Amino acid sequence: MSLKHAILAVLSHGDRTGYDLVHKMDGSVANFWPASHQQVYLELKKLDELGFVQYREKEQKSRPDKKVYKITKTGIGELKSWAEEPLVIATPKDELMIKIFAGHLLEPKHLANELHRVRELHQSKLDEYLAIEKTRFQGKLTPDRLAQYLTLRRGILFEKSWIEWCNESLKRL
Amino acid sequence: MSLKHAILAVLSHGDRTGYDLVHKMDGSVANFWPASHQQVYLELKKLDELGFVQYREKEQKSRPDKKVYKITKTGIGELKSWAEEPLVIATPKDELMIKIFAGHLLEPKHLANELHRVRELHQSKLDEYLAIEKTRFQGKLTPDRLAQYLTLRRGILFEKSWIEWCNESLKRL
DNA sequence: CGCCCCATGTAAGCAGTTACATGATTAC
DNA sequence: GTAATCATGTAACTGCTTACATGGGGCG
Repeated sequence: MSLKHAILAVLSHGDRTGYDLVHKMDGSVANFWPASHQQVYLELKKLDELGFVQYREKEQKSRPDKKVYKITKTGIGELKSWAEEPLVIATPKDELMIKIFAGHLLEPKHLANELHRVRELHQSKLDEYLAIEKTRFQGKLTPDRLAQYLTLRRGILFEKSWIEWCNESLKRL
Repeated sequence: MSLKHAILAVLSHGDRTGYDLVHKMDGSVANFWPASHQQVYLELKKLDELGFVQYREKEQKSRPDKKVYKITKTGIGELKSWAEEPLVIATPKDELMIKIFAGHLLEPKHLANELHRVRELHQSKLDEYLAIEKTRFQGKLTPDRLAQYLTLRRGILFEKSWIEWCNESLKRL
């Protein structure tokens, strides 16, 4: 399971609340390991029981209290030994490809409209990533920032490959 | 859920046994919706109960008997109306990106070795796809074959984007 | 007055994985 | 003889989704 390790990886870059983990993650883990708030709070609880994280309650006036989570030494150890294991590549699931595979049953026009729409969605995601690259990853990077940048670059190349595929597919239809 | 529809999509291209669905799917659905044999047999059972597929038992000498599944008219209807719904893009889960995100905790050399290894895995997948393209998708294609070809092209562009990412990441490390 | 943001949780159910189970034939 | 291929299933468990639940503050 990887949500546990995704959370530990984020916490290795700095302390966060459950709410932060779910939301403020632009250009970060949310783009390659999405999770609902329910799932995140559940995993934080488990990680706490395992001793991989600790939290301190922080009272706030005019806002609900919150729990700020911090990764422990044991947590860092666990994350490191997990990250060192050789990766087994999992083929990603892709619903659109199933629809395309069934595309011979549909109106070509309907399919083309859908491809246009999907292309625009990927284009705006790409624009978003490029903006982050421009504003937040210029010049020399520390190892910590480089790790984050590499994941952003993956997002950029991924979105580009989608846009390219949409374009060539539209030509072939 | 999509495994049901993945199976229906394959059956819309021709009759198959459960065994076929799990195995002989090179350049097909297995590359974007992998499933274990247990899962496939279970879904076939459910699809049968729903009336979306039918099977005839086929006795074989010197081989175990098998069930050849065929999509029904109701099944085609279900597949079509599902495929016509606008797609909601799901961000794919990617374990490697979590490891990269935690990369600042690892030896740079270890990370580089891992990236080399991953690149080779994607390269061989790409070679496989390119071979299929060359041998099986030359010349003018029927709508049915075109649908299959587009999914293959997606695989090709996907693997290329991985190789490119590995190369640029290795330079940055 | 209603909607969005902040902030955290429980419970039921479904999709998918891992483990267990069987058995004949063919190829080396 | 032993490994791989063909062929189909059940049972237990885990990860994740969907639905339900609460409640104050700020903004228009």
